[in-house]
Amino acid sequence: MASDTKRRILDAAESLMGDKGFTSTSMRDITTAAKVNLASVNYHFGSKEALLAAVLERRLQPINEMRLKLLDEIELETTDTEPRHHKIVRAFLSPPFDQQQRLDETFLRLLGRLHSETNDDFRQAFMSEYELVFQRFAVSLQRSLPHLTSSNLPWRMLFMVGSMAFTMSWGQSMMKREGTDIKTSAEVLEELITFTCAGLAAQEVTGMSNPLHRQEQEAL
Amino acid sequence: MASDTKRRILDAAESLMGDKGFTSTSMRDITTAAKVNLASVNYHFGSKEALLAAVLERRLQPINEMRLKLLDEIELETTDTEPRHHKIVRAFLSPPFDQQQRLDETFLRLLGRLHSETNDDFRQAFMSEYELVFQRFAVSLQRSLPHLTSSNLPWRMLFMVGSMAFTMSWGQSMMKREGTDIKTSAEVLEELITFTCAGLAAQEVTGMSNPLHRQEQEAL
DNA sequence: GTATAATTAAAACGAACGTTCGAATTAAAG
DNA sequence: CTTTAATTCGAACGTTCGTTTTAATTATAC
Repeated sequence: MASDTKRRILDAAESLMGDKGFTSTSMRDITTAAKVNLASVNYHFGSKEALLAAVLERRLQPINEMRLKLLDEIELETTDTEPRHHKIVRAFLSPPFDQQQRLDETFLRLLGRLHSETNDDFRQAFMSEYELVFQRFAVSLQRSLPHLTSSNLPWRMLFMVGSMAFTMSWGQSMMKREGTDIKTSAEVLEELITFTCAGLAAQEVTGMSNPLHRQEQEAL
Repeated sequence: MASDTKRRILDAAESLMGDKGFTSTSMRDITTAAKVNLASVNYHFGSKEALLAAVLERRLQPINEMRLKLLDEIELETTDTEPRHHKIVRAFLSPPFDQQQRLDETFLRLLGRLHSETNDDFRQAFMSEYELVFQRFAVSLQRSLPHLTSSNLPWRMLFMVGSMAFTMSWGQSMMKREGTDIKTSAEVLEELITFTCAGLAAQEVTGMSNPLHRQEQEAL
């Protein structure tokens, strides 16, 4: 019954930080919700920031492992039943929404929020393990979509992550709206994959109203 | 020289909140950077939250007005030189990146951050004016993309906003990376429009690996 | 059993927070 | 000029924050 305290703290922190954000969640909020003593967070984790790191690692590591495992499997396949980049996108997007991960909605919201965190130290820590995953998927996608260039592929992947993160933040609010037919996260995931695949594979537009094709554009 | 103080406070608040977030930015941070007295924020704006509202309104109102103006113009056009939904998407996405708005990078980061804010009161306030814009663009997009349904259109628009917000948060970091060819926000905007248009217009996928087509899926 | 380590508990620490208040100063109006 | 309103200023308010400390309690080893 020793580290039951640690798990209770992690659960409470994940839930509260997902609701209110990191800085707006106090240690007293967490320890009260977890029904543990205030000092036990510092005893078990060292600091509030270290607690957040622990919350993230518990969830993010299995997700990123699953992503890489799925990508490995795809790259071993010799025959394709559907466009390969569809499979790659699915390998990247599905793990966070996979309920096998016992991933409840509060963590998704926390994750979505963290994706917009711009504190440099924080971004560095959050991205350290993410970077490897991002890089491997970039290589794989580049092979499947040869018309993409090294200058636009990173941006399109950024857009993909943005759509995903936003869905994490807002998905629950959307699903609760009246008149919404899509009610399960699996259905949302399919929509997200459809959207992302089309966006990634898109050919450059050469429409008349594109200002870059009308004049040299000076910009920010 | 009266309300020079107000402007200086707004500028400092916008910059600092964009960097560190709302709760992590103190009134003392703001008043120090703005070189005004600590009490002047409460004197001129009433509270810290009201200050944030003022920061938002100053920027967001012109942006949303521009969006609606551009949409009005599109809907009056009778001939189309490019797919209509391309124009609509451009009308939505371009105003925040338009430097005519004197929109510096710090506000973009703040805006991107706020899009992930899940505090209910906050989300309500932020969305109140946004909702109207969102609704009008939904109607217009539905007309241009009749194969979309009332169940998936809102989700795809969510994905669009997510890509946009994420670009606001991360665009500056991305552009500073070595080896990136895309260096102006106008170019990023074009990439974002290309990606979003393709995603919005995408046909449903019926691939074999789509688990929804293999079995009934139980989900979160 | 006793000794030793690990954990929980209660209380307090100094620092930082948003806000308020009365006096001092500046601007506007007569 | 004098009077009045608007603004700026320094200082303090009470609260909450993350963390630390010391003692009590519980689990583990011998």
